[in-house]
Amino acid sequence: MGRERAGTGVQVWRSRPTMLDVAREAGVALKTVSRVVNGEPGVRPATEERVRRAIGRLRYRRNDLARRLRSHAPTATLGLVTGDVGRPFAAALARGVEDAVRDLGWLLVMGSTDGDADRERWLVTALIEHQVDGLLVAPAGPDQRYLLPELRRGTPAVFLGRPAGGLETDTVVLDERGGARAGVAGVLAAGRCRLAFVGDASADPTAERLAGSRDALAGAGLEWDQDLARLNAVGTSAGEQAAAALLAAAEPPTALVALSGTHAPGVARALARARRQVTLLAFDGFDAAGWPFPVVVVEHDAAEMGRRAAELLLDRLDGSAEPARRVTLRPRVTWHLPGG
Amino acid sequence: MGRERAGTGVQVWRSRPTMLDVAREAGVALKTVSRVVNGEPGVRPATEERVRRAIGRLRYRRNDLARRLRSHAPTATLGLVTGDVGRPFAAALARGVEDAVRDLGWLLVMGSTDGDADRERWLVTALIEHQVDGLLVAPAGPDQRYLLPELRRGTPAVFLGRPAGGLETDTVVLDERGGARAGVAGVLAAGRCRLAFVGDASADPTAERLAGSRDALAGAGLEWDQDLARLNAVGTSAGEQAAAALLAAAEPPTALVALSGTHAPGVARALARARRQVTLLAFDGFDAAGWPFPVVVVEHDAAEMGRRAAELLLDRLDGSAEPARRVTLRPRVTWHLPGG
DNA sequence: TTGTAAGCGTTATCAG
DNA sequence: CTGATAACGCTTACAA
Repeated sequence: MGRERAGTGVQVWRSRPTMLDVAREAGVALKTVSRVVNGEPGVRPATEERVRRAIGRLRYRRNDLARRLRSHAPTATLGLVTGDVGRPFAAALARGVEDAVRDLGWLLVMGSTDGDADRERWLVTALIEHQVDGLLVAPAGPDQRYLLPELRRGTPAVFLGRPAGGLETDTVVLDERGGARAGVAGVLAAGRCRLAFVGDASADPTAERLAGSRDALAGAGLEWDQDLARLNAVGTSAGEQAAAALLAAAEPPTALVALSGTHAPGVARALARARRQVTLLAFDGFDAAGWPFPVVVVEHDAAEMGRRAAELLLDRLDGSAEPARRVTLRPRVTWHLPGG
Repeated sequence: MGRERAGTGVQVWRSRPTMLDVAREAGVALKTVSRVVNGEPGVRPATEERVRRAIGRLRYRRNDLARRLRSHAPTATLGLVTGDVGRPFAAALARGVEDAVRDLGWLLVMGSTDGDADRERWLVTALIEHQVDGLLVAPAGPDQRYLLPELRRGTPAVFLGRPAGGLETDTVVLDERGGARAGVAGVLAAGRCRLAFVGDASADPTAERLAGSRDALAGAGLEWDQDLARLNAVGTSAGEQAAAALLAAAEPPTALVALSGTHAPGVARALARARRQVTLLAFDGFDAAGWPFPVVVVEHDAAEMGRRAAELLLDRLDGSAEPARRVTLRPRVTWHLPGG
């Protein structure tokens, strides 16, 4: 059964051979094949050898579907839902998750939401139907209560970036406020006291970064100067224009803070064109190499985020029943000096 | 069955409810539940309603494993094996694959080889045991004949970056030689005739890029000048030093070609420090923004690569039996002028 | 319109 | 040590 010849004379299998095929080929019972395949004890070496030969001849491969259906074994897969797998941050995050489960022999199933709450829900549902053992979700929508029954049934979920809406789950978040605070404090400590800010106050982590910046300013005894803030720049080139205007002022800033990844390249370009030794403070994902002025980058380690999240998930799969935990990741502050 | 109470009084399911549970809850036969779940016709609206209510009460979710085991339905998953999911090129590629199968409702299972042939084989085997419907593989090892039985059994594979060793399969490759030819020809056309090369001849696509460069030089009637080539620079800083040396020569080049992504940042730094209006030609993955000299980037569209590969795979899954096809992707040449 | 029975390929149970 | 038989949760085929 399962084998036939194609017209060309090349042997082709219609369907994969099963344990029963192997058992017949080897002249043993099905269960003996199962024992050999799973490395269970209690098979005479000679018998095992016969079975192995039959497996080789038939090129048998165990059907995981059937195995898991019967044994209730975990699928050894984790589901990862992020905004866009193609973005470097998400990619590094995925890599971190992979590293965390690699030695266990687990695999990663992934999907992108593109910020669409419906797609998020579709993905999560599809992953659950695929029987993933756990979920890592960077939420797109505001409400994740649809996950509640799954959580209760024992499929754990860890949230990334921000907590689940309406749900108590383990969460790994980035400390945007603390990062901005540290970055700005560093710039101030380096003697640059006149800081200007470019960003879009309506975009997501901007408010936190602004708050952190003000913390640092206050800590240094400095006042917030509204004239040095351009917080309604939408898009990269708007950021560039805002930065250029700030630099052209009578009392130009000694440091510029680009509050988002969208604005940073524009601000940097404005600075490069102005040929001014003004320090640039930028956040995640800014390529600091090669600029002719000092650049301070505040960035999170995406791979670590993935690793930590995976560890929380594995801990739940090990049966941990603690209350929902929150891990806050502190960013790294790096200085890049021109010509360095 | 399957339900019990935890100590806290919160209702918890030990195992997921099955169609049988739903059938009992609704007072119908199991098959009727199956009909409702799968949208099969021939169920009276009132009955369907009863079943739906039971499904809602029990929060029933169909077990895909069991369904596919019995029906031999495809798993609606593709396996993707690349060198490192965390690298931007691989990430964009994954995104391209996702886009190609998204409307079909398919998912992506991924793994990184880190260039290790054993890991590649382990991943491919694991993916096959997970019953993925098709494989996309950027090969790490030199020999993929181990895949032959799977291909014969009807799990198609498409190779990425280079063809499978010892196997005839569909393949999507990048035209490194043509890309270099086009890039160098562009630089020459812009009037820069003295080109220097920095790279590591033993690294992978360097030979092809070098060949393309020589094509372009020959096409313009120029001779290859060995004095302008530094082809044994290992690592970024070695590239930086080599570039600095070239720029310090008596007759410095008017354009510098960084033959790999490793070398490009170093060469760019050397150029920036030399404050010279020398054109830089770089390849995939170089961030061209902000440099104070002209940058030409020759780059492939990773997402398109993924999309094309996925299309080839889907075509095979539709039953196509043509001989192995090869798709060659032409790169894009982009100019970035300083202050632009 | 609804239900019954068999079976997918494996593992679990228990008997020889 | 080895094997028969039931069961996993579902779909297929067929009956009522």
